[in-house]
Amino acid sequence: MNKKSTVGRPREFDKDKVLKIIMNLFWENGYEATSLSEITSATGLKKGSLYSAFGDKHAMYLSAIDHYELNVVDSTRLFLSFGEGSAIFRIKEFLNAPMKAVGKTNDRRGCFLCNASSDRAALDKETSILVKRGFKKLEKGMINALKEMSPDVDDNKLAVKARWLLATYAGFRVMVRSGLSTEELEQALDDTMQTIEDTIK
Amino acid sequence: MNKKSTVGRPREFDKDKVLKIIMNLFWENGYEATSLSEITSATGLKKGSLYSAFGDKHAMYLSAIDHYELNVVDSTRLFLSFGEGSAIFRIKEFLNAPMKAVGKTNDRRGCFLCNASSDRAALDKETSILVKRGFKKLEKGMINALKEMSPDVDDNKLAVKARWLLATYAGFRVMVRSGLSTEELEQALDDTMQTIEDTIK
DNA sequence: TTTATTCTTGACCTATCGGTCAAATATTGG
DNA sequence: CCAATATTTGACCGATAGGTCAAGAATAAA
Repeated sequence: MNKKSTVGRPREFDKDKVLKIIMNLFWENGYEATSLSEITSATGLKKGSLYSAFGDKHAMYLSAIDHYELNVVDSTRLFLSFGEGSAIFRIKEFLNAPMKAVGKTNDRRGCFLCNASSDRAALDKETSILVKRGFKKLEKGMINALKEMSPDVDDNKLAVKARWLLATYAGFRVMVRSGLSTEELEQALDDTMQTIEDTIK
Repeated sequence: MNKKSTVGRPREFDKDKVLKIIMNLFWENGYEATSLSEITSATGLKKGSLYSAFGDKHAMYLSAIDHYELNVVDSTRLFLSFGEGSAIFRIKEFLNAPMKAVGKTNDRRGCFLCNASSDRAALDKETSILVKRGFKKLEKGMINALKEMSPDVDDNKLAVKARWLLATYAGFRVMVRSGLSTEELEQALDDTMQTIEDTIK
């Protein structure tokens, strides 16, 4: 996977670290509001280096989503599927992440997939594909957690339930980003969790 | 409210109709991806006219959200609160709107409040305020509908439930915009509705 | 040491961005 | 008709956008 070119001047930066910086810029500000000059100053690289490493701005954006999928979505899916604690605990952790991020580090960036969906997915097929793929992965993780809670319920029903939990998650992310009170949203989360426990058993 | 200036050359366009066009552009494409030249060509007006009528681009955006609040959010709130049909029917109509819009007119714009939240609310306090205000209005409508279903439950509990239904709504909007299958989302909606009926009574 | 290859750098490009303004035009009140 | 006022128009502005490229620098293979 890693192109280890043996010949020519070696790249002087860590592609992955730089991609992380780029991802954070797009995540925070969105596609159009992130300019090349912001990227160059945040990474300390010149345009030429960026372009030869990642391609144009659009390609950088897609790589950023990819990086998010690889470093955030995948581990979230793993946590939901096989993480420590009971399934219901993991689901709650997942749904609480949007509010927790605010409390801990005042991080209101929301979910990059959700942002990209509002931002570019309707205008740009490639973004749409990546966003959908990310959501599907989260859905898989949620299904696994639900299956652990209710092994006898058939898969289709679990998938349906997973989808609305995911919608709840996405909604929390969006509403947090707007600046709504996390306390109120946490109360809503508690109610959601109670509902899950009441209805799935 | 309407400034009926009696003196000077009269404005040759309907401010409200033009604002609707502007709103649709921002709604569809977001803030940064909507350029002044797109606005001029879509409205048929020159920059000077636009600026003297609405102010700069940022002011236009805020006016667009305002227009959305006045023409979409307010009537949605009214429908939820006092519309025809049972409360559960109205809630279902509301939550189904994201998917219905796709089926009817292939409209995947999503909810302007949700888009604005991902797009600008984290960067721009004025947008944040308008978005929050819009969400609060929808919440009020939802509370009214729930109250009709369960008059004995205390207001605080209803508000909490309203909030997670709103999050579900926002999540559906976001996921629809990403291009996810509306069929799957509609199944999720059915499950959500079933859950509401099971838990609120 | 030479050659081929790749990366870095900074100058440079065009297009478009949001925004301004003076002159022309259309209206009302006197 | 004449002033006062407000809108329309098109030319114009500087800044910045994304993107290119030639020359220099650093490496490996021959």
